[in-house]
Amino acid sequence: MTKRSYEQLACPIARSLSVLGDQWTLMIVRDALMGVRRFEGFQKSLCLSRNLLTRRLRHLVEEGLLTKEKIHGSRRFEYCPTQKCKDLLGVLVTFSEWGEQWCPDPEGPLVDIRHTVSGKAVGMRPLLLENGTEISPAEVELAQLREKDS
Amino acid sequence: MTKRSYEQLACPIARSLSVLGDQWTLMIVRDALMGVRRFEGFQKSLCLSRNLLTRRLRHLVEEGLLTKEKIHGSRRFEYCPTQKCKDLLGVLVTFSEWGEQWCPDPEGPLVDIRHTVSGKAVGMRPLLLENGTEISPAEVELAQLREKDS
DNA sequence: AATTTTAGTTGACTTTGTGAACTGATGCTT
DNA sequence: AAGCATCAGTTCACAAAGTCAACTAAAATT
Repeated sequence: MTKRSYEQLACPIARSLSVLGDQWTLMIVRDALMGVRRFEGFQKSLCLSRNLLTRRLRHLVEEGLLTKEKIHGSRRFEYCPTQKCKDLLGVLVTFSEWGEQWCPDPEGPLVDIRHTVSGKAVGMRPLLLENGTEISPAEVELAQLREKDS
Repeated sequence: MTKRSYEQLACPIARSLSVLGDQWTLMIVRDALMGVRRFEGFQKSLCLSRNLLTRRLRHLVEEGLLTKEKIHGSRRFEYCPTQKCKDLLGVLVTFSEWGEQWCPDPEGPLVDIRHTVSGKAVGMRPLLLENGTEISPAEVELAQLREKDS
């Protein structure tokens, strides 16, 4: 991915987006977390151009979100999500919830996020970190702590 | 923003990304939620080209994330976040947490997300929707419910 | 051994983004 | 009221990134 002008800024949202903020990267991550492992699998699922997929997969490997590993008993390889990639589940859950609420599809959801043990649907809720009490999003505020460098 | 090939797909993550998934849109949303309201404010904060900012703001207004409103007692106007935009707070919180964990900045965070009542830091935690019990992200799975149209 | 599948690469073309200069209002100062 | 600064864009030349289709070569299948 291109170097972004905000890449070295001290904002964690900006830093995340400098890694993940292009057209396809989060879709590739979504597919990887759904079990897609190979080049043709991503290409058929997403219908993006093959040379761009090559670049995006390379980028995700460089950023440590995927590993390129030999498939057991074969000389081919597969792309496996790392913990860094799996930790994007929360991002995907919040995107999914927002999409369900604000861009609903009459046919209902295609992707479903469930607890493997109980089989129940999973959602995200903001919490106070210290004691775990749930609070209202309306009571939450984003603030800038200090001036940016440039 | 460009029409994306996955735009009408039945996945809520894909639909969200078709609205939000370009280089700058979520950064503009972040700024809007931090209180930036005017063209020059966004431009100085983000250092993106002015004609692109024009397009992105127009896009966000068309998508119902911002409104363009006259400033009281002036003939100038400002861009105000709608509820649809404010509901992206959860997305920004999860991006922020991921960025803090996986792309840490030695100088510490620039953006801070706090509960206005208690002043405490806010985080996101996956929950079982029905009873509110907290579960481990490792126990969560993404699944495709049905085949895509194309 | 021949065919198909996989995982790319290559190159022409199109789209999108950048940077700097320009415009024409509005608002501020004296 | 005149002059200058700020605001919110637009315009244009250029650079970067994405798309599409065809091609390649190795691996797997029949």
